[in-house]
Amino acid sequence: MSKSSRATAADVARAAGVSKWTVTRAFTPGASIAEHSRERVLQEAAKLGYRPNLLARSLATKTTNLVAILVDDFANPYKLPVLEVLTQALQAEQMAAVLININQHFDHLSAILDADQRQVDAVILVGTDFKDEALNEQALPASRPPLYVLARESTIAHIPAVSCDARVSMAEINQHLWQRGYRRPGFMSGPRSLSTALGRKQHFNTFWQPHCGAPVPELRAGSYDRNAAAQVLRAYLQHTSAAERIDVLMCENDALAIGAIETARHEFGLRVPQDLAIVGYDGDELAATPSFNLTSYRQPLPQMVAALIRMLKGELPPQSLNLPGELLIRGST
Amino acid sequence: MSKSSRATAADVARAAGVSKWTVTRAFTPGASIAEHSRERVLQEAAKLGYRPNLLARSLATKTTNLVAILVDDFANPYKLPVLEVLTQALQAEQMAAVLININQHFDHLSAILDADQRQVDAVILVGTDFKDEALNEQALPASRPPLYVLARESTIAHIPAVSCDARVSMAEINQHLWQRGYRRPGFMSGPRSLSTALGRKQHFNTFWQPHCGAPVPELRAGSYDRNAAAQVLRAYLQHTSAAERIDVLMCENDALAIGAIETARHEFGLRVPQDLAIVGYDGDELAATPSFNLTSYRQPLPQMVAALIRMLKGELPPQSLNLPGELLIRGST
DNA sequence: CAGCGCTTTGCTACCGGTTGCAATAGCGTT
DNA sequence: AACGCTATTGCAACCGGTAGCAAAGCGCTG
Repeated sequence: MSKSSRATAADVARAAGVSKWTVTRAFTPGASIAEHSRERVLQEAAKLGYRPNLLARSLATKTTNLVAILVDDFANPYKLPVLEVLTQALQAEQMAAVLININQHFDHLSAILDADQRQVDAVILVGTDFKDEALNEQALPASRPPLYVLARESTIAHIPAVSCDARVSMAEINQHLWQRGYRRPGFMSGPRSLSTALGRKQHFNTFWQPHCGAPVPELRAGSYDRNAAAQVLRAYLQHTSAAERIDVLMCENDALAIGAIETARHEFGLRVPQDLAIVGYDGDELAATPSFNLTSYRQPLPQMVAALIRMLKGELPPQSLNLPGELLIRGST
Repeated sequence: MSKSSRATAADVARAAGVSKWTVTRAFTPGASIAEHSRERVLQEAAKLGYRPNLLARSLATKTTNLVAILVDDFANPYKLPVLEVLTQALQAEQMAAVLININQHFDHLSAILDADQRQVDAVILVGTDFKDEALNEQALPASRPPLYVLARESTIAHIPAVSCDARVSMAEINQHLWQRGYRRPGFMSGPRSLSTALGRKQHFNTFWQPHCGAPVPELRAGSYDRNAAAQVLRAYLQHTSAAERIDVLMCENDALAIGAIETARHEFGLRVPQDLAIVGYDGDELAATPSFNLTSYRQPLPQMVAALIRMLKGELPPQSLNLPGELLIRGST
């Protein structure tokens, strides 16, 4: 072993007086090796500071234990708990996450190709605003790593999506709002991806449209960003007289809802919920603070991630899942 | 080429009628190769969907273009913009980030050893609460990947830290507070790591102690968490009569400041800044919203990350840097 | 003490690239 | 036509492991 570079299996083998294959076996759980030579190897390995080179191992085994996580939405604070839960769960399985930032310089396709070149075992799209057709394209290499979608529905048949059950959750929210006496609802939507259109908004409208007569007003923020929410609500309130306004605003997620509360309260002096009730979605911890006190719906993040991991490990066939969360009734409704 | 697995350089070579080394050259910028055979190779590669296997390349070149990012503080929303800027900058240099979650199950040492086994080119500690002695230990392998600290100072001589200049920034903040007429300051501290002790708190105290006579009261939150901030401020306000209270609270970062504002305002009915002024640190975008309207100090994140990247690329000798940011005066003072 | 079966060990080949050198080709000279 | 020079290409060896098989070791039986 040269001093400059790190010890290899061959170095340890020499020191322990065995062949390098025996060294490999000492580090392979369940391999056929005599207890005494195992100990001898581990002892020498510790002495030399040897730890198997995972790159070399991955090259030989064709599995890296690396998962690419694609995120395009760093303005949404809810991404943080998602990343926390996801990385922790992956690490518990000896895997690691490569965090890839999707933005105008680096689109989904580039990211997937790049991750593919790095031989990741899977790619997880974390609630990103992808255009479904972009992932349906032939541009994707045939042998690309398996794709999964987390915290968003997918309309692409062959891509499993694990998310919070939009039908059940929106039913709970709708029932709550109805009971509270709200009758003039509005919906604030985020990115205009196809997959979203089929989700929360649809279930919301399906319930209210018959009760309202008219179509439910939609406020399009265009992204999951507080400022975008502020902007679109500002425009709405400026152009709508108090008498004609909605009495409750369902926001596609908490980031939008927080932006909406800020604007309603500080720019228009509206009281929440008396003048305008607001509902979010995600169960972001920030929304629970007294300043916002936002009624929201908690996504079952641990369960969602656990299910996804089981699919990665092959313990569960890849499939789309819709898991139930929990309605969090707070002061904003 | 078998259909099941992806094309290799040898497959492309066969198709193009050259040797596999020529294929490698076609993908190596600046390699010695005839233009016509280069085109021929690229054409066949496109046809077969060949892209070089970065794992194999890394094994041979001993550089992975992977950087491990260690984060222990997912409760702090400011981590999100940090991750955003960092990943984008890395990706612009063809590198990628492995996000590693430090928690009670996975400490710094394990993370560094794990990253080392994956042969990352560097490890970046993103403002994590490490105990300096933990990284000074002999436990670290001699040939570990180079360590860097971002957005936190380091007292470890051989580990470069790129951060916001605490001396300059605190001087600006202190001057501002003095001019506004505050005379009874308090300081809320986060994790009790050594490195922090030398930073913001010290510069704050050095200024105020002489003016106050008594030592500056310290409220120890113990972590960068809104709830921890709420708890420690609650305890302080409960046990301190209005006459004896501080008139301005300097918080070690924005997450703490937001927790403090919430508690002061909603639990004790204090007006901010009339009854208690509050200052944060980081320049988190959330703190700018009307609800908080927090005076803070913006870290020069893009510059910090740019400098760090230059060190990674060897364009700049590894060194600790303290860069100036910008005081953001808002309504909380 | 040969024969048998099971555990343990060593070996060849391979994963998919890169490195550095040697061989070859192409072209202009004399 | 032979020669020399340079641009290009091919090759053996290597990066640090793993898979799967063959050989060796060992204890026991008959």
